[in-house]
Amino acid sequence: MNTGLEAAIATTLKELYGIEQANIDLQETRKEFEGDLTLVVFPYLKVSRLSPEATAEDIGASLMRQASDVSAYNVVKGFLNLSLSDAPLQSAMDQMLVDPQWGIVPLNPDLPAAMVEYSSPNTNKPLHLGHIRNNLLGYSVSKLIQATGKQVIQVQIINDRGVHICKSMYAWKMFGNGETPATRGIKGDHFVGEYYVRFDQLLKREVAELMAEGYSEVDATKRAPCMIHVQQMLQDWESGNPEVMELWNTMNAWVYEGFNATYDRLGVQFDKNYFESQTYVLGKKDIETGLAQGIFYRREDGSVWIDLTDDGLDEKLVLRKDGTSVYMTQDIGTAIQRFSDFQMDSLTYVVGNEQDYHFKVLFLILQKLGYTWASTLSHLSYGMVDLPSGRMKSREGTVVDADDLLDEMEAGARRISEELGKVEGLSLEEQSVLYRTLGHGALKYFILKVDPRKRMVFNPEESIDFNGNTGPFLQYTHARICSILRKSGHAGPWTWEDIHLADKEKEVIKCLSKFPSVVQKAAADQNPSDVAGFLYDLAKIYNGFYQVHSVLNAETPQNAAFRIALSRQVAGALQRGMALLGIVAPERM
RNA sequence: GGACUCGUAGCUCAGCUGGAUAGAGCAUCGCCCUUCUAAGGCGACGGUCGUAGGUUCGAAUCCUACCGGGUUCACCA
Repeated sequence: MNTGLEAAIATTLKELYGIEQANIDLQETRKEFEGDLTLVVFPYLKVSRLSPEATAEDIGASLMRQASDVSAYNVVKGFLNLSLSDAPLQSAMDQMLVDPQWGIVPLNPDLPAAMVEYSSPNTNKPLHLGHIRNNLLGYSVSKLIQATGKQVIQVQIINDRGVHICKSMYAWKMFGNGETPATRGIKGDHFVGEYYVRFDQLLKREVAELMAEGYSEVDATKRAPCMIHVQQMLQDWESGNPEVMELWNTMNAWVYEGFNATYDRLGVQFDKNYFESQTYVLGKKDIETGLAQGIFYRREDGSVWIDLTDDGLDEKLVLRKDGTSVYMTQDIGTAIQRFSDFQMDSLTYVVGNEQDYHFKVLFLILQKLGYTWASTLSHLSYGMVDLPSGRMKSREGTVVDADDLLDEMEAGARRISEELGKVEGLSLEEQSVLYRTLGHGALKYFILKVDPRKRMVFNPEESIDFNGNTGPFLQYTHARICSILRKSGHAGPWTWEDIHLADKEKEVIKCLSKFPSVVQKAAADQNPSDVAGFLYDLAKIYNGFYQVHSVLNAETPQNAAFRIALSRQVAGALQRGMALLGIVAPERM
């Protein structure tokens, strides 16, 4: 909205002081001062050889002559406050009115696609609050990238093999007596998770017994009968033992059914699943290639390493001495696989910040291997969700289960809606849709409004709020506008000649006009919290307007028509913005 | 110990490419529904921006040191 103004300022600075490449610090005027935009003039004092006030005065007077958008100015110390005429606001609004998807760049099939990996669950236990943050971030970042016109391929990698998986398999074999999620009447992921816990309890007992016989804890763990069975099971799995494979398939299928139910509730979906049982063999030949190129080196014992000490990192193992692969090997292979599977120009990993080092190393290795796309890899490193007491610990039973939390959110939405008497006239079906919309909206906003990179605290004792800076606040603002629009009937025509913009109206347009740039910046920074913050500001400013100006009973019919149009734009921006966060904007609540 | 990261109101968070008197929400205490949905609006209360230096006309923001939290440095994934 101020690009023309910046050009005018540059011209002025050149004329007055001969500054060629001026650094223009133009910011929004703080609300305690008169004006819309403020130019900080301190940087020009050395050239102007005048006091801050005199310099600001000169620039202001010159701008009044040259820039038609500037209607007035005042000077406070070294700050030149400029008041804008209505023209830039009017043209900003004109732009929104002609574009129903204003703020979102439509899909451009000519642009290369982007890939986003997120979720990445283990198939031995259900999803928890940490996965929820991961899923919401991955989904939202995907939507943000789509809002730049790119196609997005959403993928997850499922950790479906390994010792931890065999543990729940072994426990089920021992204690299951053939029961299934169906016979127990619980979700498959929870069902399998219970057996994982059962195994842990069994292991603890066996370790305790062995330690009583004098073994150290490490030795006891190695010698525990159940661990020996599990190691054997893993070997049987790797050699394709039919019985083990069948059990593995059966139990994983239970888990997937459970995961899919949770994904459905969260509204996330994936275009392709990568399974570790398939990808864990990848990467070995790439290590061989790199070995030939001298990027890796082989030690005497046969293991293969890369020396990253020149890059300030350590030496890293990429292949064990027995030739089997490690986590890094797989990730190298999987990345290469993905770029051959799909035409894409970037790959974003949504993974917790505990793995910062891993990804630093991974990206560096891929770069050294000479892949040009290595520079487009990024790690959206998000902070853990902590409890007030610290980290969630499954052993202490403090993990917040994803399904339980969603249930609680829906129940909370129900309780509040009923208390406020908002459900009259809604069918049971409509009610349950509403509770889901509001409960999930509250949870999603609660998580996404926080800077992803920072760790955040969640207190399960205090339920997530529905008042103040919350999802339901945005939803409420949207619903209230929809109510107005339903009652507005056929608004007549209006033109700018009919309208004298009130301050509150200017504020709304000013805020609204930032929407497209906020979305683009949030996409570039992979930061949904920017969108959340914007939506909150917008809703707050609109509510301030709503409080003092009547839309439907405006002073003139033209004014009413204008305010209806303005309200519709706000509702549209709220709806599209919330959609970027995976939040549904209800039409009534 | 090395590396990375965080420290802002009682609590949860904004602000960080340097700019004016550091902002929200929750909580606490008031006020506003015969007018478009009060899940709303307005006000009060609440801060030596971890500490100490430095750079600068100007520092919550940049630099250094220290203090305090977290993560990570596996032939686990």
